[in-house]
Amino acid sequence: MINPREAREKAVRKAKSDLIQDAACRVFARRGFHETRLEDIAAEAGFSKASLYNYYTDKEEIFLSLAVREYRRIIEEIDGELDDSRPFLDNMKSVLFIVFTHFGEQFALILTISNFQTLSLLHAQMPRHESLKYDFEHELGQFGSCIAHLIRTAKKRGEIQTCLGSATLAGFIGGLIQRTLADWRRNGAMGDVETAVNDIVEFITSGICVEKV
Amino acid sequence: MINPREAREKAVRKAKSDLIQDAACRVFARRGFHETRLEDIAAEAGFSKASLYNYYTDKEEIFLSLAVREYRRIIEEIDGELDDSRPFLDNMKSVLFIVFTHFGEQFALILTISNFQTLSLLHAQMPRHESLKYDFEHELGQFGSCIAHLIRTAKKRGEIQTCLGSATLAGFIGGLIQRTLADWRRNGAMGDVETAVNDIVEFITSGICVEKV
Amino acid sequence: MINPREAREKAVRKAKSDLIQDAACRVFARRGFHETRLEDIAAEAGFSKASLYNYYTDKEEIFLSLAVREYRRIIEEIDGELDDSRPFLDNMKSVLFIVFTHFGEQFALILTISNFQTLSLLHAQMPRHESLKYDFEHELGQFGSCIAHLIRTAKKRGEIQTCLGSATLAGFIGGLIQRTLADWRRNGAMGDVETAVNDIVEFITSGICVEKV
Amino acid sequence: MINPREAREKAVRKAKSDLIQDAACRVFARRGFHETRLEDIAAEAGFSKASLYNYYTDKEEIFLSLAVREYRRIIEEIDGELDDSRPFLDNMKSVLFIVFTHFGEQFALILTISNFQTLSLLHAQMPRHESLKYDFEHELGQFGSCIAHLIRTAKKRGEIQTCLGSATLAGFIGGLIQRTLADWRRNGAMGDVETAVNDIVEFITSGICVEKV
DNA sequence: CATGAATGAGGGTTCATTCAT
DNA sequence: CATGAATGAACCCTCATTCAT
Repeated sequence: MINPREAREKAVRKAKSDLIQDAACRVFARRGFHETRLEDIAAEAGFSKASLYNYYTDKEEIFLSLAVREYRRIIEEIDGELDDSRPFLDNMKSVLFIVFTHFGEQFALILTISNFQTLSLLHAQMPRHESLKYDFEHELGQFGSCIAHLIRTAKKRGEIQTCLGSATLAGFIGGLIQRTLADWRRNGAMGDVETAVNDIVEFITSGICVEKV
Repeated sequence: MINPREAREKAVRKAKSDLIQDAACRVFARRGFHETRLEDIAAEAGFSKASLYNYYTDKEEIFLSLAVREYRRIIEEIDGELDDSRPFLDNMKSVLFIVFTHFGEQFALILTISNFQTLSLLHAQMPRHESLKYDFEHELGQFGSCIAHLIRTAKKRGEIQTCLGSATLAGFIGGLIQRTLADWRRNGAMGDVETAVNDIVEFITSGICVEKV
Repeated sequence: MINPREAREKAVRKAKSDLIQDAACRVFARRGFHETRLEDIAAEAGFSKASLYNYYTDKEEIFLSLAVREYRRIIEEIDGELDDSRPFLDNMKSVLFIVFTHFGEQFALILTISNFQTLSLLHAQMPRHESLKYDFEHELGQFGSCIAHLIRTAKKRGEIQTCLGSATLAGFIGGLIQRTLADWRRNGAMGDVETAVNDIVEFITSGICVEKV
Repeated sequence: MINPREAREKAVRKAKSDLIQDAACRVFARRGFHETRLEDIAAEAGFSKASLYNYYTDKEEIFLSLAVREYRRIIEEIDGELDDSRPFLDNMKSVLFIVFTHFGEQFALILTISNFQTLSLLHAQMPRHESLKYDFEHELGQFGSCIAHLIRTAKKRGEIQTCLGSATLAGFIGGLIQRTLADWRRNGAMGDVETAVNDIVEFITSGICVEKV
């Protein structure tokens, strides 16, 4: 990287590569993996279809690398916000806020990614992108671990009490998030983030307070 | 229906039509909507691909009618089990049990359906199956209403206390269900139903018992 | 094959399948493997491009199966003509006559096949059609063996005398054939078969009669 | 050429141009015309794909000019070796030795060229490189003429006796050469040159000595 | 009704060639 | 000149849908 010329070119390349991912983000969020055509992404990014192949080897790579990038970003954002010394609920709210905010109008990408994970990866007859797929699974796992860690810490501190495992709880919270996003997508637009966060927090903290006999 | 001949033919037709849906159920559950080819369904049903068109006008109709059928069945099953005089939790458990049990190994169909709902319906350039789609949305709504009704009743009775709306809560519970199913699909097999039900119930009833200051 | 219905359908299918090979024969002979587009074959056969896939899984299969078919036919034709009791030269002439005659205007197919053999097969990254390729190599080998056998027999009988191996000689004769066909192709039309046969025979029998000192 | 600066630049340009042809020689020999991508040549030559266009107008020109260059070289080499005062067989052996030796490991280029000649040139819809193509055909013809001349001379001297035309014989000898090279390519490596030469000479001189009745 | 076959309409991918720096 | 990038033009192959029997 001593050579400034090379540095600039690398930077430009990276920038374009990112532009493509940004475009892909919008289209994948809108249409899901299968209904997205390379041409849509290209058009959205201002490139020709063939140009995409200068940056990615195929459609799957665009998708996976995008997913990895976004999950990394979210996790980074979360890591920057979390503070074990704060009360559990504050941390939780931060996480939720970030998740609902990070993508902006492309919030639905999470649904596309999640759906991709449970479907397409399984049928890999002639596996490609082994390394990327590993990262993909890893980052998705990291997100869950993040929340699980939060819960575990709170448990230790006696902040919360539950007989459920931390991983299970993290999964449940993920389910609530996805549900919220699914509602938004069905409505065709982002909902109110604050409401979403509060509702989830409210639900998490005490459920529906069943009167135990 | 006076004519017994016609009656028989109708019945046979219905039976075959159902066979196709049964097959479609298995394949859609396994592969999702887009990765399922008509030929897969045909093979699974013991028909030729072309024969499917004697019973359904296109792939989308197979899918939608299947979804409607299954949701109707579930709701019917649930309706048969629910009893407003029973405690809320008992009813809730019944619902969960039915949902997790109804499809058997095809549990993942719910995920496919749910994913279809948030995606494909939106892009209806040249809308088809208006009526079916209406039913589709309706039945999916009904399922939510079912749970919402349960909650509303319990609220009125003072069994549960929460500031969250019944519809919101119903949605959340749906999210927990989907999350559980997604885990199963990722694992490649059904999980233990009892555990699933209990975990969700545990979570619903009291959340994670945050120590309120 | 007891069922006449099935028998007929099989026959029709076989007939169409053959039509495609016939068309492929013409196009491959004209343009070689790489410059032949599926669409050309389809048009030549009176089908749409997609229809070819009802009969063959891909372009390579069309080509290989065609090559196998033609070599089998030629060998069969040769086998029917050869008679070990006849003088070597008569047999040789029969072989040459058949080879130059068999394809008619599609004589150049032999060149396409031969060129394919020495090139494409080698680079099989993700091998397909293993069995067909085996047959392909086998039949091409058979043709050589045929001639080699002829020579070997003549040698034993003392009809011919040469210190060269039969396989080598068979190869050389193959070279003479190909050269003749190449000339024809360059000219854009079949040449005179009788002349071709006589020239080759003349050359084979006594070479150029170098005056040995 | 008075200007030394210009002279140097011309020389450098020529040198690079040759490097590309050298690279092209290796790749075309390995993969044939169609399976060779410009990028392969560029990589082999240490240039970028686009740079090739500074020296040649397109893929076809690279190929044709290479073919012309190599055939010229071979013919020159042969011309330097031939000596009408030597016996025919000695000259013949020299020719064969040169042909089998000239390309070294790239012996298969002859096959690629020969195959190209009989195929691509025909389909010139929008003819390009007229002049080059003329040279191409000319040089290939020259090679044949070379051998034909050898034969003609020997005939006149009474060294050899045959009723076959010199051109025909030259063609046959070309066929024997190609056959040998094809065998080598199929085996994946050069064979023994001496053996090859001797076998061909043996065959040429007296064929297979059919006992004429 | 059942089905084998036919096909139009793409979709992903490749590659020779052009362009801008 | 060198080159990274851009792209038009194909081409192979898939699949939902239609048709003929």
